[in-house]
Amino acid sequence: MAQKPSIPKGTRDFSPQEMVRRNYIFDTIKKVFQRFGYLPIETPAMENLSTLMGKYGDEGDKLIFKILNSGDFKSGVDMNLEAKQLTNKISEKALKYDLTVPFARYVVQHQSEITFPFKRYQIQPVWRADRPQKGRYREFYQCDADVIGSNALINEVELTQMIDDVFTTLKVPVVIKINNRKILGGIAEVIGEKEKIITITVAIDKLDKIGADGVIKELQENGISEAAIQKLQPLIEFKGTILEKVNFLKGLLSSSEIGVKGIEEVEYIFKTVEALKLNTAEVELDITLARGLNYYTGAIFEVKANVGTLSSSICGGGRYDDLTGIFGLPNMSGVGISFGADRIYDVLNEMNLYPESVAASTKVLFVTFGEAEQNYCLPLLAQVRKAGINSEIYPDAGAKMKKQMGYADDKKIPFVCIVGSDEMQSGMLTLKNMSSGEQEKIRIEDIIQKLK
RNA sequence: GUGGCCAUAGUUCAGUUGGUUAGAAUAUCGGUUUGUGGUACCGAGGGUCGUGGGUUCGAGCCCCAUUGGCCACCCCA
Repeated sequence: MAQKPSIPKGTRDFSPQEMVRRNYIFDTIKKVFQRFGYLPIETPAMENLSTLMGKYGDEGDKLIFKILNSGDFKSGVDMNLEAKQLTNKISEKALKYDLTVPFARYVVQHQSEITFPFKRYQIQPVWRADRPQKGRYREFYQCDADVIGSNALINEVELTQMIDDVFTTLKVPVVIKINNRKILGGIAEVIGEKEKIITITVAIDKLDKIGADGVIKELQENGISEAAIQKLQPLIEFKGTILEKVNFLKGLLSSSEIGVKGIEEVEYIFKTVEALKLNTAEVELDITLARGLNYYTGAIFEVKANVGTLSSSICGGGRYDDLTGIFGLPNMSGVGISFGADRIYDVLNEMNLYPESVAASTKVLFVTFGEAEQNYCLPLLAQVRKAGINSEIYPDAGAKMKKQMGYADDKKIPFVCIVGSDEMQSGMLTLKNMSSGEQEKIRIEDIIQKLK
């Protein structure tokens, strides 16, 4: 037997049923993006390697899928070079790792054509050479909405509303966790470890996984002073409402200019969101939230489903004050969010949250007994289709009824129109409702009326 | 990059202390039923047991290697 064909690790095929469900998610997200005034763009699957390298940290660089140069890629190259240097010699393109960096590149490249603030959305696959596991794929879709060229916090508020709108429509209960990089900076400053902000935030981020003791241990191991840890401790253990947290932080960070700024921002966002009222999503101020530290400078968002077994985030985002600076366009502030369509799909699947209408496509199947009947049906079929009704005819003339009915049953087609010699003579077609089993003699015009 | 678990039909799995033609369910196709699907009954096809090596008279089962999958860490959508 020949080797069974397969696809690369961490990638998936999607069946018709899966595609219908995925499109439902994409459509929902797209509609919300458009409702808030975001317009679509697309960028290539591959970027120049130099565009991507160094934007996601050392870990990220390793996870970028590099594309081997075409032709004799080893010509004139010293193959004994270190892996990292060799990569740059034999690869100059790579699959995109996210949508934000290509977007930044797009903005810089097309800056003279763009009116700012620029609100764009982008729904495309990205690739990461990660080791796959639950909710983690090597090829997956991100659905990004970003606004660039505006410092206003109203953007953060609107993004929160968009998250709420999407998950309300999809009927997924979620909690939106919000933090601010400036608060994290303020904390590091206040405890006298300003330089080690990344170490500190990465450790605090693990709080709900390894507990307060674990966090303290990790801080010690990473050379954070005892004095600093002691100052940090009440903060780690603080519990309360958003307002209580804000007030607590105000006291704690009063000596840090950046910290105070961060609290002000967060306070504005929460107060405005609360005044406007969300539909179903919960919001939470989570100072342990530390993500995308390589470029976020202000607000940080993360969304988790309140149902199901998937513990990783299904949406994330934040503000970056200078993402385009690295491509030569400084002082361009942006804020955005990214929905993980594949993880959302997993949650909806697990919870069985698809509306009925997501299943059916074809409304009616013409069932015939031979070529004469088929020929009779073809103009009727055209008529039905012209009326905008999804319909099909069983293509093989003379196939057994059992076969044709089974086809309709399998495709969950709600109606079949049976045409034999009687029907051809009288023009009264037999329309059968597949779920109730009832059938009636009816004219084609009435079928169209009924199914429209 | 580190660690754990697993690998038998398209799919989900059984397979006794190692023993002769590797089973079931489900799916597919056909029949009972040539103008009526979902149910029922009958039948068929489909496997060099992930791959390579070793131990043994004999390996789906034991040993080694390798590849792939799932899960956790790291990181992230």
